[in-house]
Amino acid sequence: MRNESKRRQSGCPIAFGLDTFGDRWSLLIVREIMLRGNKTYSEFLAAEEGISTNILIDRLKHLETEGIVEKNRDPDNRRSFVYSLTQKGRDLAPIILEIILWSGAHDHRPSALRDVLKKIENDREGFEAGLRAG
Amino acid sequence: MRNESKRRQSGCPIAFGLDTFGDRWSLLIVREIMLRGNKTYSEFLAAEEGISTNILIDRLKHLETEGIVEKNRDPDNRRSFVYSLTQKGRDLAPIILEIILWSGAHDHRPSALRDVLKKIENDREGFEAGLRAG
DNA sequence: CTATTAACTTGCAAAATGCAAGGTATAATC
DNA sequence: GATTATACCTTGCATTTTGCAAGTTAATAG
Repeated sequence: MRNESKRRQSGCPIAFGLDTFGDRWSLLIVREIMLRGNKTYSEFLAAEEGISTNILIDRLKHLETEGIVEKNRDPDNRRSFVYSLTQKGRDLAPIILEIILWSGAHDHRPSALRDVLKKIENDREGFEAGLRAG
Repeated sequence: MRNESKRRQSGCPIAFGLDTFGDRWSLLIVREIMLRGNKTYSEFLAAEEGISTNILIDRLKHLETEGIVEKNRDPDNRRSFVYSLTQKGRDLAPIILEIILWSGAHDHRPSALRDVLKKIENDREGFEAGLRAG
């Protein structure tokens, strides 16, 4: 697991952000919660990118340590846990949004999803408010 | 070097972005060019985070392959090369900006730089325009 | 022509990642 | 109440990436 001793002490806000979520998986977990309403380990595991179990649990623990997600028992199902975004996690919405816009402009593969982009172009503030609300 | 076969084919714009710059170093190189006016290998190497030589060259090649930076001979010094942002690279400005804002709000270490934040708060559009201009 | 600078390259140990299989606790089914 | 299934992990191991140190090459300065 990426431990805290790896955090860079440059004081640079970009380095701080990268130390917190700068890897191939962390923001995809945030995406699952923020854009897709997924919230359990099994739901994250089923995401089409195919994260492996050890990496998933590592990242969930890391995001929890960083105060971006919190983990609680599902009140309706005692063998399930639900992960939700904290305020700090919801505040990632503008970053997620800008990444979507950037990729929308520069990913020219035919497979690139364009429906979300249309939505954002039509009503950016509404979309962002929706992200933050969960 | 992170090769293209590692690019995920989910079509998700967030995954696309992460495949392009989702690691601990790529956006720090972009920062060097965008915020600090640095543009050579040696200048990037001197950044306070201490990137190692093999990782630096690997990321520079990757960013060049991805069309985010371009490499040209320095017209004034034939043993030096200058890296500059392409349009695609300059378009990362809003992402960089949002990461700075997020870290500004959530990095509570005393070392965290606050001067840039003030600047952004006072004139966000001006700051972003400055980023894009280089 | 010697020293220095800029941009790499190489070798190797340590850490992170990815894949498959195993384990435990809760819940549903027979 | 025994069996099966589900949800959430844990472990082992091979592969890949990273980080550190040292070496190389080419251009320029003295």
